[in-house]
Amino acid sequence: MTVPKKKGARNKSEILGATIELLESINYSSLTIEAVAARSSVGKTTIYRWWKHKSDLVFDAFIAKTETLFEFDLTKSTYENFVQQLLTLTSVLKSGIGRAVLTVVAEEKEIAAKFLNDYLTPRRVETKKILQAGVDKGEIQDNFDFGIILDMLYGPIYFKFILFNRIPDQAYIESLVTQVMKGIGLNNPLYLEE
Amino acid sequence: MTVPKKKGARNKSEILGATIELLESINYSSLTIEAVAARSSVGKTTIYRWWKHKSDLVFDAFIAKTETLFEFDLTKSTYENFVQQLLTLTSVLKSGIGRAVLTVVAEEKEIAAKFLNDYLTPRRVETKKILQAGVDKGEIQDNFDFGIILDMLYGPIYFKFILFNRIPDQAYIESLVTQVMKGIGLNNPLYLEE
Amino acid sequence: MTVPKKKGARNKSEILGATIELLESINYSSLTIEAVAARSSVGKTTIYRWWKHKSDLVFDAFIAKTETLFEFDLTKSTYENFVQQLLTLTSVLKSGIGRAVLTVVAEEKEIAAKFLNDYLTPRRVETKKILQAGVDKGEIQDNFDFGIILDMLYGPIYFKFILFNRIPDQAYIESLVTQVMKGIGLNNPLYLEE
Amino acid sequence: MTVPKKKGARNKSEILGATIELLESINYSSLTIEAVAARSSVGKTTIYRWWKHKSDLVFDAFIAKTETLFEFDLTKSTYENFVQQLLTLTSVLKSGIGRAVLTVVAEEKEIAAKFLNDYLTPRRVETKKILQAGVDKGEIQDNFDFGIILDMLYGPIYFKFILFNRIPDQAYIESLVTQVMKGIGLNNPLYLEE
DNA sequence: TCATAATCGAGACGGTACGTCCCGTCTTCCT
DNA sequence: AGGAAGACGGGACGTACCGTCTCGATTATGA
Repeated sequence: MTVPKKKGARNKSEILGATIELLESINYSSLTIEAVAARSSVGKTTIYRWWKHKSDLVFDAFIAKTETLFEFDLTKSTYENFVQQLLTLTSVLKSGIGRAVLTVVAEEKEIAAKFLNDYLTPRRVETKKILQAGVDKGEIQDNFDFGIILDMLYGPIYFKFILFNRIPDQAYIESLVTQVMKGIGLNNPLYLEE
Repeated sequence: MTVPKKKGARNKSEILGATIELLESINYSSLTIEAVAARSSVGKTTIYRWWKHKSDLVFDAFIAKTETLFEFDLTKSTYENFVQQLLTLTSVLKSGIGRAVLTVVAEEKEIAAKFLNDYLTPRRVETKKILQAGVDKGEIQDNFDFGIILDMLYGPIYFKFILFNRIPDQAYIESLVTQVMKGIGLNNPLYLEE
Repeated sequence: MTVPKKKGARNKSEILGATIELLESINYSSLTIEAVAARSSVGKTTIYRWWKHKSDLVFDAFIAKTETLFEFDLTKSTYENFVQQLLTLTSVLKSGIGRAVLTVVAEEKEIAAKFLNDYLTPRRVETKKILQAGVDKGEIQDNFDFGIILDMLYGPIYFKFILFNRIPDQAYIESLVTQVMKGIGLNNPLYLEE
Repeated sequence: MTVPKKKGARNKSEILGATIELLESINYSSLTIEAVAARSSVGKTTIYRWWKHKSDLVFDAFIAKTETLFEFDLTKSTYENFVQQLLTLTSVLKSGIGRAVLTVVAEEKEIAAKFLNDYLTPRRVETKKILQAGVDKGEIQDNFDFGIILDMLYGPIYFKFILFNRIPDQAYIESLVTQVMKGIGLNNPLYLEE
């Protein structure tokens, strides 16, 4: 049973929905507040009441769309978890709102900071647990910088997407994770010798 | 003796210069053609004669600024060459025009394609030579995907810059290159020493 | 003993008061219902309950302010009564609400009609009694159009006020009344000769 | 042969024309700059480039409409000239732009001052010549205040128009002029005949 | 050497969206 | 239950730039 929302909340989610929909067909800078207002049958004032800038609106729309994604399963192997995470990431990036939020983040440092704190860092904390679990299970070494490993995993995905305009496919992701794990895995010949 | 440029060429470089200067203090979307025209003492018409969109102008300004960078030295080690390359990259990103061009690339697929073809791919071809030289010198293995290795090197730099708003420092870069090379290195002295 | 007003009536006069006060410092078109509501500590709804338009509100405020003025004294001479009436008129016009109501009247025919019926005509009826008393006392002739004489007395006052932005002073008023009476007085040489 | 106007001037007169036309069917405060722009097929910017406020635009439109009116003929009698002048005035007031400009003048002191200096005073100077000619021809006395006489002639017209919403007809005007001249006339045939 | 054309700056132009103000209505919550 | 408080859809405001378009003034050449 859906709890009936108040007017305010209902409007808010309609506005975010309209934003997401519009961004499927146009890019961020072509998105106008007036179009969002029209599509969500709302006055411009209502939008400006809650979001000071277009970038805030887009950011919130992104959060609304992605808030339930990116869970992981500690019973699976480190490798499988990473592959799963990166696949989920590509599905997010694929959407119009995904590209839009990256555009904003690339341009506005304030939004970048918000994106980092509200979105990236919490997920990064969780993701480190995958690594830690891997260490605990004896799958991987423990003498490396977690941060750099994560950057080596996530960086290439964003890199391919933004600069190559290419959504990495499963094969790429598997190769990437494999390659990264070569550098930290216990089965790395380099270390097995030690 | 400086070769006297024709009016057209002189104007063109003044416009590109003005664009670069303006982007040091404002961001891409705040950059207006009118401001560029005013700062370079040129009519708007003159700018539109050569560049159809603001994004083209910014892209050309970026190319103008970076065309002489990114050479490398085959006599140095693979490791040193990569560190050098990534350091040069960070110095480019640091500038206003660097961030601006990334903003455009993140948003406009056409510019992203142009950036890829005119800028990234040529450099990538060159960079692969570093890897190949490393293989030839016996520093690294030869059974891996060059593309993924490059993504693991460059991806994290762009990733840190765009999403974390942080220019990686030398220490980070050295750790990164070291970590990547762990995945592809032979038991060469550099790594065996660890 | 002051009769305690009901809530409604108390609110009503506070709203009219706020309207009058605001119009001392701003002009009619800058007056907003929201400002009136704020100043009289009342919800906008309450104002709209009683007045359909801003113009109605201003009109009522004007009536409230002027309802006790403009009495005259039949024991004085015709001349003195007219001078007194015109002086009173100038004091009304001088106030912000005075100018405001004229603005409305100049623009909205409905308000002009209301102003005529509820305000001007009753006073005009009274004023004609001054003229009639003058005739009865033998001060002035009886063969003229009362309407035109009143227009010649009042018209110039409004005319000076609206078009010249000047409040006629006592000297002007005395000259005016004198000049008008020349045309109807028994002491008019033109008629004495008859 | 009509001299071809430049773009600027052509636009300007189209805008003034659109303003006049719109004011025939709506009142001043309902007139929007956007509607004027739309009707004259012009961008809002173009209107704002030349007129800072709506009131300035309306004032200029009024001037444009009336600049050729109000000439008089010294060979005719004082009486005839005045009747003619007042009839012309009523025809101006009758139009939408006439009422609109009075609305503005009633509300905005700056426009009132401009109206006075640019429009009323020049005409008043001319009109005084009618009076002076009357004195010279021996039709009227010379011992009165010209200003008050003019106020007694023009005031009632504006007064009737603004407050009674009534355009004085020829009969009214003739009565008015007759009555005013009674106060200043010599025993000339025109009046002795009565 | 000069007229004749090409080029360019300046900025007016029609237009779109901005972010704000206030309208008049509607909803919520407190007294 | 009534009213203040204020959210709401809406319309116009006045502004900033867009990309196009005249318009002279300035070059710059080739007759």
